Amino acid sequence: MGNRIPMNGISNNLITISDLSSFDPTHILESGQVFRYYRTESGYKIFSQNLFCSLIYDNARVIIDSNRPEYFYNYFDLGRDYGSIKQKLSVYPNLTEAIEFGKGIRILNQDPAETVISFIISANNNIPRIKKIIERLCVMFGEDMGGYYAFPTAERLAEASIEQLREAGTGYRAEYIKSAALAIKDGFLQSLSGMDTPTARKHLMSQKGIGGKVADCILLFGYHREDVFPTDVWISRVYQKFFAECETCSREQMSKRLVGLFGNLSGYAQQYLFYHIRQTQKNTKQSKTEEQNEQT
DNA sequence: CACCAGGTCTCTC
DNA sequence: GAGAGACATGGT
Repeated sequence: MGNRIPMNGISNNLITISDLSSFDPTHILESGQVFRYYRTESGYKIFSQNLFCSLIYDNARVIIDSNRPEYFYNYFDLGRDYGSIKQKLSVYPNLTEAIEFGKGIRILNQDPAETVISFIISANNNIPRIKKIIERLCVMFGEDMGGYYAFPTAERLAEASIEQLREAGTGYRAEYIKSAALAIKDGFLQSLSGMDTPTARKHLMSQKGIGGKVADCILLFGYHREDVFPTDVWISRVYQKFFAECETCSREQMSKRLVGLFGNLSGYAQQYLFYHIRQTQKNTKQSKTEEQNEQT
């Protein structure tokens, strides 16, 4: 029993998702893989490249409304059976809680160039600020689509001056963005799809501002490479807790061992674990500050 | 005013 | 290669 969403669920620019067992907009969007989304009264609005869609909660269903339904069918990875993925991952006891917590997660198929720029910005940064910076880049350099701005093309970003890029709040990452945009414009990403994952990873890491973790995010979210395990501070904590207490392990080592363990399920395992730890930690932080506020 | 944020770069041993 | 520091910026 799978839970792929059939293509025939599309009509009149609407994709209707009736089986929500592996589709939860909040799980998908708040799992740190994407930055251009906004809450609305009825759901979410999500932007990708020069397109957007609306997610609308409709009783026990979710409707995706866009003028490019076939694009967003692929964007939301609707052809994939996440029930089967979760079943395979359920053999790992350390994952069961995280999978239950984020059961509606899916890995989006995002534009590669957009993920390159977005995750260069993500390094040593926090998610609210990442979102703001990307938003400013869209306003400053993205095409005016009439009511919203597209994500800037690599060509346009390559033309931008370092000063302009800094005005968007990118800080020291401005030169990384410019250099990456120039490389993409010159075909840096074209050879990538033919490479195996380790080669593609090294290729990405040849760009300034792209280390192992950012490269893994690009491969997972932009190319749907499943055999990567982006390892940041949060995953590092999970690793210490669930897999091995190792004070001297580098994140690079952890990532390698986790890919060795999870293989082609690595990307999925990572998302469930990341969403779980980050949301629960966020809540404890909130309740702590709330306690402090009550006391004062 | 320190410290932190989905790390990465550079310099040194 | 492994280990320290620096790094723009904005929020607490």
